[in-house]
Amino acid sequence: MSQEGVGVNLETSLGYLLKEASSALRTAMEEVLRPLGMSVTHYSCLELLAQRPGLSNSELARGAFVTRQTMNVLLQALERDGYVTRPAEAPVGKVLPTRLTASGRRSLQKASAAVRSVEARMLADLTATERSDAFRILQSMIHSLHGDNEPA
Amino acid sequence: MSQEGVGVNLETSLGYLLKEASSALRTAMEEVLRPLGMSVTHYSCLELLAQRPGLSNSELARGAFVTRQTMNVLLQALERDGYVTRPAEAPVGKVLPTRLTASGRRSLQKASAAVRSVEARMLADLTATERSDAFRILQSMIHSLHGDNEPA
DNA sequence: CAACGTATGTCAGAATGCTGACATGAGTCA
DNA sequence: TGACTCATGTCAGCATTCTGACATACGTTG
Repeated sequence: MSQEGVGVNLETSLGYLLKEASSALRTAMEEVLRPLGMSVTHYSCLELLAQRPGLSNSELARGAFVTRQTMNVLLQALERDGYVTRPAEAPVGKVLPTRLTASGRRSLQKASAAVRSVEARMLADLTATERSDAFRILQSMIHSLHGDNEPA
Repeated sequence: MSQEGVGVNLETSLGYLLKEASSALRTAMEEVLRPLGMSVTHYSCLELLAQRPGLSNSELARGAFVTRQTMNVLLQALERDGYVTRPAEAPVGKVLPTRLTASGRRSLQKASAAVRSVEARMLADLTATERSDAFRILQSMIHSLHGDNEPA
């Protein structure tokens, strides 16, 4: 298990570290959500709907960082299992606003508490300053990656 | 778009922001690697081998944050296409040390340059201090998520 | 030495997410 | 009005990754 060697910029790469942190977060979330019979995307969808009722399939997809096709499959399962409802007819255009049912809200409560505890554990050793630094830095990274600063 | 926060407030959640940043990074990497006919995991594997020659399948899997089964599938493809080599017999135990071929090294060069440019873009608006802050903070998050501080 | 726990490589099947494609509805512009 | 562009919902097929399982090899412990 020696990792000596050749320059290893994996050890100093912020990109690699970001991926590692994200992977650790996802694994930790999966661990606490599995006993509740819920996947991370599953949870993300319900959480989005709790905070922004009436989101469409495409909006949910963007919020959960998956394609709208993937979200569509998930929504059909959630609808079949009674966690969300969508009108049979679109009130306007083709957009179907989705809402949580009482069952969905109940199911989300436990999951949300579990996820909050994971996030709290992640931030346990960070000061308030470090947390706000992290917030600002991550936002800058996202902004730059999206190319929002290329004017021409 | 009102966000009444009963659960995890997505607008202020560092977990959500971490996922967003990681997603943006992955998308940006996919964009530059696609013209080279290479996926992110594909690239990760080659980069790991370049920096730590002789890694085993399981070690590569841990380094790329996938299961060893997934990495095994990838390695078989890379071996078939002549990018890596593994001995037919394990020198010791069952561990098969993997190495890049000349072709694999060539293929990696372009990909590595492309990925470096993505990482540079991600960090473009950050000062040196912010970068070292990010490094330390991400490491703390990873450490805490892995539960390395729960002694009992 | 024998038993046990752990780590590895690998095969098979299932779950998950993606790309491609199509039809539909809304907005824009001439 | 008609043509064009764009976003949406959805179906189908494919790719990727995962979980489950098994045999094998090493280290430790009795």
